[in-house]
Order: sequence, then structure tokens, then C-alpha cells
Amino acid sequence: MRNNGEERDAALVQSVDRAVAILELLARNGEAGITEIAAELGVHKSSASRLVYTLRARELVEQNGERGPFRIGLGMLEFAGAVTGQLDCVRLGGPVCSTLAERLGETVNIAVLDGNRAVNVSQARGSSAVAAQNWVGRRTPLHATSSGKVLLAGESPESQERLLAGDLEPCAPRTITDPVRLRAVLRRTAEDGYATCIEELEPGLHAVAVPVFGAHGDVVAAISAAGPAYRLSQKRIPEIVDELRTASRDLSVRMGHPVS
Amino acid sequence: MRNNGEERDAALVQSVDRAVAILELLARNGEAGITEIAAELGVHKSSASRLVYTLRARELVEQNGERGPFRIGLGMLEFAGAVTGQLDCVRLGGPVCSTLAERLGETVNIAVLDGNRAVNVSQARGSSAVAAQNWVGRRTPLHATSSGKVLLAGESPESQERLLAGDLEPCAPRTITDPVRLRAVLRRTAEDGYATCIEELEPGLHAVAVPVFGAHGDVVAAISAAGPAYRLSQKRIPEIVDELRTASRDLSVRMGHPVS
DNA sequence: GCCCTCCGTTGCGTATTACGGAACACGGTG
DNA sequence: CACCGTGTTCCGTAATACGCAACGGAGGGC
Repeated sequence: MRNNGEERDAALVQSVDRAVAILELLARNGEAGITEIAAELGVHKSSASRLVYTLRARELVEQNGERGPFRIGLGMLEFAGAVTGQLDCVRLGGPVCSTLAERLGETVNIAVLDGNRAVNVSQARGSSAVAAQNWVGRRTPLHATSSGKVLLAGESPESQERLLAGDLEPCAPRTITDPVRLRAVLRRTAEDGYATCIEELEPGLHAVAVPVFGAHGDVVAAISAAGPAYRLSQKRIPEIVDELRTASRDLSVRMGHPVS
Repeated sequence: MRNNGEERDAALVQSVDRAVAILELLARNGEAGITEIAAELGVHKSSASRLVYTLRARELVEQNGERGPFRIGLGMLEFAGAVTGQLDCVRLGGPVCSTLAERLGETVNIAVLDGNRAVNVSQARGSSAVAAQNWVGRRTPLHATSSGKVLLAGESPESQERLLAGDLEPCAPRTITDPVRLRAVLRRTAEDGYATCIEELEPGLHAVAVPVFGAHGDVVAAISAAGPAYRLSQKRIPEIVDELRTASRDLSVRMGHPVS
């Protein structure tokens, strides 16, 4: 059991790669013991133990007392702070996000483009939080989210084609998988200044997003509101778009977008 | 140049330790190139290159294009989300923090105890943000911060002694370094229900903090407001404490603290 | 109270693995 | 065009991290 499935890139530093895999595992599962970690990575217990020991020494991993399962440690926040510190839209968007979430009563996210994915960099939960899950850090496909469509629509046609190279993976029954239809949707998104996502990412989940503009008038981020289908009905969309636009204008100005 | 200064724990996995050191370096400096990283860690360029390559493959590190300096990557947010997701006070405290920061116009932080340090887990900047720096993830000494004193005062006497074992390191001219005086301050903190920090951490920096209580009536976190000395004057303190208390009560209730 | 099981850690020998050295590409610059 | 400073690639070596097995502790069932 040398390779767990796929071929390992020889240029990677094995132990570092494994260490990161442990962190990802913990981020996914919340908690795990050494034995579980070792089994999951396909390495020996002793190896897993040593890796975890190293991570613990750096406080990237912690456990309740002296014994018991491990979880992501507080030391991680230092790095998270470094990320959010360099992203203006996080620093400035936090408050915007919170107030908007309160007004709408729905979960509000700010997402930016990262490679061919949309990454949620900030989140605020609405008062009526059902099954409140954490979306921060989640990478979602561009064609199956409202934020993704908005970010995509803000790119040049060439970028769009490049980012959409490859198949449009279906995430839910209603995901747009036809490139032709997606292009049409993106055109409308650019015209309307907002995008929706009606059960295209997860069944029962609706979302709406609007762009945030940077100093040069380009789309630097997207603000989205998401909620269960029964609450985020189609006829509420105009109202929500209005609220999102107000917040977006506010944020855009703070990011240096010339007032229109 | 095998050991860069201190003796290395043989049980540590060297490459993982170095990888984390790289991340810490980037978190501190913001950006760095391979050569700089290698020099800083005291390793060969090729080693640094490989470590960075591995981290980049996992998106913990990124660079602008194909070339140029490296910085902490967005992949980190996934882990940060995992941390904040498991900490109720972050999840629930975010909005509280934001609104309070807006009302006060000062930077507001939520901190929890981690070992013998106070870690800021959430932050919101006030409108009048001067030299707005990021405190999230920063570990501060307990005796030199308002949050630290509050957290400390909420511990049992035995814990207090244990946490304060060792010298009280001076951080600024006015840091409390006398154990006897610190004990007196902690007693007053417990009585008054708040603590101040008057240029004890950094010259020109004032702060006030109040405790947040958990389900069992214990102190689980501290909310603090910080600002420049000229603005956070002594006579504004009562007003700020009032605001902090309101927010703290709100947050405490949300965290399951029985309403008093 | 005892044993039994499960979990995580520690020593140890080995060969895999990551390291350091040097040469190599690639831009930017004078 | 040559030069400097990047970062990457190749290669041989030995340090290093790995797997194995035995150990020590906690908890649970009988």
C-alpha cells in the first residue's frame, strides 16, 4: 500500500503532503484519532502519530486534554488572518456581510475567483439559520453557483472559455451542463447584473448573487444570499437583488470603485 | 547549518516542521520568494523550492501568476473554517463583534484561552480605523492584555498560578511585571467584571475587556475594545464597558448561559 | 478486582526519501 | 549581448522518515 489510489507526484515532499492530507481530513471530519487517520491515509500508525505530533507542536492540531481525538488547532487562525488580511474584500466585506445577513435573514457569502473555482471568503448567517453550514473556504464550481456565474460573467470571453474548458459537471438534477445554454445564461447575467442558482448546486437550495466591483471597474468578488427553496422563492428574488445591490455598491465603493 | 539556532526535537518530522515554518514566515512577512525563504530557514534553495511546490499543490500557498513571490493561499480558509466552525464563540460572536465595532467606532476582538496565551478568534474593525491591523490568530500574553486579564480572572486560583508560572515578560513600559500587583489586579477584575489595559501591551494602545460566560457559568471568552490612547481615554471607559457588557450578555445567552 | 481490548507512543533497523550541491533555464537590466 | 538574480532540475548520498513490533495506559466488561 505505497500509493493510496492515484500516482504520487515525485516532486512532492511526501511527509508534507501527508501532513496536509491530515489537516484536510480533520477539517472534513471535525475530529479523528491516530488510528483513524492512519487508516484513511493508508500509512502506519507510527507515521501518522509522528506527523500529528509535529503539527501539534506548531499548534495546527490540538486535542482536548492529553488524550483523545485530534482536531484543527487555533494556530491555524494565524494563517487565516494572513489570508483575509491581504484580501480587501474580506476585511471590508465582513461588516457588509453581517448587516445584510441580518436584514435578509438568510446566509450571505462573499466569493472570489480562484483558478476555475469560486471560493467563499466570508460568510454571515441569517437569523433564520436552518442547518447552518459553514461555506467559508469551500470551492464551488463556477457553473453551478450564483456567485460563480457572476464572477464568470465579469471575465473576458477568452477567460470564460478557458475557465469552462472541460465538462460541466452535474452537481444536482438542475445543474446547467449544456455549454450553449450556460453561455446564454452568462450573457443575461452580465446584462441583468445578477445571477440565480435554482437547485443547481444542491437540491432544495436557492441562491442569488450580484457582482462587487474593484477600482478598475472589474468584477473582484460576488455577494450572494442563499437559502432553502421554500423560503427563497422566485418572487422574493427582486427584493433580495435590491438588497444585495445596495450592499454591493457600498462594498464596491469601499474597495475603490469610482462612484457611478 | 543543520540546526538554525535551537536544538531540533528528534521526534518532529523535519520536512513538515519546515513547511509550517514557511507558512509562518509568509504569514508574518506577507510575501517572500524562494531565495528569501531558504535563507530564513537556513536550508538549501532546492529544499525550499520543493516544500513550497508541495504546499502550492495543496493551495496553502499561492503566487500571482506563474512567477513571483509567494504568499499564503486561499486553501487555508478551508481550515480556518473548520476552526471557527467548532468554536461557538466565533460562529455566534461574529455579528455581535461587528455591530459593537460599529457602535463604538473602535476595533473589537473576541479572545479565548489557549494554553497560557490569549488568542483572538474574531475581530471587527470600527469605522474610525487607524492603522487597522489584523489581530485574528495573534497570541498575546495574559498579563499584558485586557482580554488576558479577564480570561485569567475567570480561572480558578490554581489555574491562575499555573498559567502565570514563569516571569511576567515586559511588553511595554507599563506592563505589569510584579506578580503581587497582578494578583491584586485580577481580584479587582473579578469584582468589577471588566479589565483594562493602559499601554501595557504597546505604547499608545488602550483596551477594555469583559468576560463572556458559557452554559456552566464559566468564562469562555473575552470581548475587548481597543484603540489609540488619545481616543480611548480613561473617562470613556465606563461608557465602553456598558456597551461591551450589553454585547457580552447577548453573546453569553446565545452560548447557553442561563439568563441572570 | 481482574483481564482483555483498543489506542497511542517508543525503539529500532532499513531503505526510502528528502536533502544539498551544481548546473541549468529564464527574465530583467545595464 | 552579457550579466545578475530568479527559481527549477538532475543526481548521488546519507540522513531521515518509514514500517514493524513491542510497550504502556485507559477504559470496559465480566
